[in-house]
Amino acid sequence: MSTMPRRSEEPAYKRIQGAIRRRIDTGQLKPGNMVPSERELARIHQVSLMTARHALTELARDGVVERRHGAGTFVAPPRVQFNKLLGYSEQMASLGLTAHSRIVASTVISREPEIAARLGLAPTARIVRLERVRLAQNEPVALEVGYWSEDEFPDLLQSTLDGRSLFSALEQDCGVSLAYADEEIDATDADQRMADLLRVGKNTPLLRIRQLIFSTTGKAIVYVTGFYRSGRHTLRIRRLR
Amino acid sequence: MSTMPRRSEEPAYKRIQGAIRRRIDTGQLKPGNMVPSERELARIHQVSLMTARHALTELARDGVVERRHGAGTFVAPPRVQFNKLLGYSEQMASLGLTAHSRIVASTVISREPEIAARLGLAPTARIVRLERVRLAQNEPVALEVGYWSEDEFPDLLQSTLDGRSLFSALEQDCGVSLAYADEEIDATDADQRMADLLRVGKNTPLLRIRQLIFSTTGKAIVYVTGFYRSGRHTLRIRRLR
DNA sequence: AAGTGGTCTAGACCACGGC
DNA sequence: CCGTGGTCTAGACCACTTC
Repeated sequence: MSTMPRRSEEPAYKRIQGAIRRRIDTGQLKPGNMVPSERELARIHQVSLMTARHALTELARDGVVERRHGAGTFVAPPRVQFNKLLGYSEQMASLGLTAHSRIVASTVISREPEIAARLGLAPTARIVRLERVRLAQNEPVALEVGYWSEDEFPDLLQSTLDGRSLFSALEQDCGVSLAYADEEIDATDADQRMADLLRVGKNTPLLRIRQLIFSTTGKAIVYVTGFYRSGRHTLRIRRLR
Repeated sequence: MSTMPRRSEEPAYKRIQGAIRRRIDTGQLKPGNMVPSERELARIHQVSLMTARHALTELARDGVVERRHGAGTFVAPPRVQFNKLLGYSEQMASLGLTAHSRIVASTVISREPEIAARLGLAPTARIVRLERVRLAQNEPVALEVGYWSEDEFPDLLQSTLDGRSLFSALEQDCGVSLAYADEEIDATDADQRMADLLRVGKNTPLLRIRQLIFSTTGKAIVYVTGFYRSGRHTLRIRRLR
């Protein structure tokens, strides 16, 4: 038999993975169920053992299945993602809450060297500043200020003003694929302006989260400073040893 | 040629990995340097291409090397661990600071159903409570209260009273291997007692971190509530999309 | 064009798990 | 015992990068 059956098509091991993933997605295979063995997959898909093996090994690396020596390959239990980067709307949705935002201010600034530096821009670069109050169940929970380069994302402001979420506007309209965010978290208290916007007393403790969001290319895209009402917002993270 | 050269020895691909890791550890290979190609490794170690390939593929999965199609395999830049679970002493050491602790109180309690529940213990279980002020450069930065089962770790209190860090006492004396911690973070303000202990004004905002630390077996080991002086302590995390 | 990693074959024996 | 995954061979052609 020759080596590869066809040219420039999807690799065989990916087709096998796709077939298995589909059966998991449709519920045909449930967590704990056994996935066909290497030999069985090789026979079904008409490939060599090494190819079937490669398909399963990669699925195991991605956490889709678990392999048990001598026993078989099984659908992995769904794993909750920890420390996942979510936009505000996504976060609320994951908690089953309805999210709203009220735009407090939107301007273009050009003399904020510290913010420009964080975004990797020239000190006098034109930067869009969008200030929003975040609400859940019509109660204000946070004040968030986002900054990004006007040059690089000229349409982003209009998209968000139209009610699109910042994350979806970036990922779908601007074609940016977000990768991760580095966050600095500490506590402060509300000044008079924040207190009014969040409808709390002055000097109420607030959780401050400053996040710098990066794309898959490692470029800083957006800088966000958020002030969260204590009690209304708890940050949950997992740390690994 | 036969299949495997010898019985019950280290697999060939692991020997190859070991050889490469050693060259990286000793500085003989530095980040960005090219690792021998699959064909070269196969020749050097007298194995088939697939075996050499397996060795490199796994090293890439572990982040030790990076593979670039058509170009070669290269030593990966050292990756900083994010969201790493560290004890207080370890944290300070990683910042180049000297850490001290002052024990405020150490008692055994037995009527704290909420804490017992978090630790997965019976509501009336005997629980050790250790309250400490954490200092850096002789300045108080945090108030931490730790809880654990007296039954399961009867000697842990004495170890920590002797000046051992909680983490090292657990891992070395008690033979527990810690795996991860789930943390809840929010903001509060200091009551009079905290204010006195941390030498700040009353109502100063504090970062509150409640962490439940788990062993590799998935069992809750210690519950820690910490109050951190704002400005003196910033939490840094990375979230992935 | 030369060298690299990516995909693939058609088998082999070994180690482990469950019946 | 049989079936499973784990390790391994001795090659092949393809796709990509670098020159």
